[in-house]
Amino acid sequence: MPERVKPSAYHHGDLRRALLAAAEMVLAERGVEGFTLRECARRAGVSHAAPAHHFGDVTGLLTALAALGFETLTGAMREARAGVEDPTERLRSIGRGYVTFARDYPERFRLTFDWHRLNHEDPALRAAGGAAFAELEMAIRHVAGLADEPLEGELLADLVHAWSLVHGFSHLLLAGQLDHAGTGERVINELLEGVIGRIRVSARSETRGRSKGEK
Amino acid sequence: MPERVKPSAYHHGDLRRALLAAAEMVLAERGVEGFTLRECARRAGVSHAAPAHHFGDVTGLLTALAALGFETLTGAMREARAGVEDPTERLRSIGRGYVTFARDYPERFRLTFDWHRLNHEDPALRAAGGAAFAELEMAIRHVAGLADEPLEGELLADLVHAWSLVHGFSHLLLAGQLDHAGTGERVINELLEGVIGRIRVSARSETRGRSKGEK
DNA sequence: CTCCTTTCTTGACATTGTCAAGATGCAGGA
DNA sequence: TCCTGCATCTTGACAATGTCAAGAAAGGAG
Repeated sequence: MPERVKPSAYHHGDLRRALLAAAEMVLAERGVEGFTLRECARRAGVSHAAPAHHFGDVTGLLTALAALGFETLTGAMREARAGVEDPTERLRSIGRGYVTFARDYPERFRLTFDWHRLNHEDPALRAAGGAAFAELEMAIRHVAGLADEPLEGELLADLVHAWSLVHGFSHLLLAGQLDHAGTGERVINELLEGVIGRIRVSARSETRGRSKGEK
Repeated sequence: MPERVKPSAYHHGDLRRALLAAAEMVLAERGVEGFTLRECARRAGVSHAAPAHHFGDVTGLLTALAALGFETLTGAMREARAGVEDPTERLRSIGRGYVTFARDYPERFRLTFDWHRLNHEDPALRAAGGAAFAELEMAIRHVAGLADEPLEGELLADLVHAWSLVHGFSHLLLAGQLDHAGTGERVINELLEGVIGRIRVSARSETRGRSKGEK
């Protein structure tokens, strides 16, 4: 059990960060189901009631953790699309980044979409979730050549299609539903490429459609 | 609080079924997160330790509940495809049935895919899950005209694509991610049709491909 | 009728989340 | 430098939970 880094029992100095670090460990090891506030407090070296000052309750801590999870997701998508110029390939790279995040941090992935446990009014969660969503939205708009139109109609349909695909694939993978006899990493990667390869955007700006005849 | 239907406190007679019925209510009202064994026992009118004899522990009860959930899912898919002859339309109808199940029974849906809480060795869960999976598999094979080939390659890719789509859509819907200002039932239905409309099967039997020229 | 098995009840224990009271430390102002 | 108010923690308590053990009661077979 790690010792308290500061001698002051009544003023840690950076307890919020220490609790978040402990919380990430507990989440990674035990999943959302096994996550407890007291275990986080133990690992941070404080009493069971100390987290309340910083997070309110267990929902507050999980919400903060989910915001961090969204930030990691955004980072994974940005890293995946780095250096990719073709709009459709960029969108597909972002899709791969999404699934990579789910595979690399399965418990974070599950937490970020565990609707019932989180406080959706939380500004940090909203901002982080919005940023992740914006990555996907910008990529779709880039392919469609529709930077300013409202997100509706075919554009929205394209986004929901792409998001459903990568989200569904991630979720089925984590739920063990893609595991079959002989299903190894290679088969999973092939299945992923099969799914990513079907990401399409049908919405188009009229200018792009006419001048290039890309119909 | 319902009274015990039989006077014998030490022999209910049909406690397993009564506990499952109570469990369905608790799950529907409180979700997986708020589900407790003691609350199920209370509603069934027995002591807190009575469920142990029938289910072992809370995982056992949730596993039995998940098996029922898969049965409901299978029923929803079968009902959705009833009377639909065209293979591709039948597959799409099954996809709609999948999403309908998620919308009608959100907590059951979430439970059936809550990997960490369930006992995957349970024969009833395996059978029920297998039957649900078989509905999707048979529909894909029907479109492809591939009744006997091993489930691999393009056939498997088609299945994973279709499943990822409907599963991802369901999950995003339940996670509140498709909720935006003005997003009502009609928009959700349009988005669903947009997703369902993109379900395609590219695997084909050679006989079908050649004799009919359906490429 | 007896005995064994099944099916429950009661009680206990450890752990959890949350709340309240109070102790301690920090920082700002006089 | 001292005082005061606020922030930040500790300690303790309570209710609820899951699980286990011991034992009571009911059913069924011989």
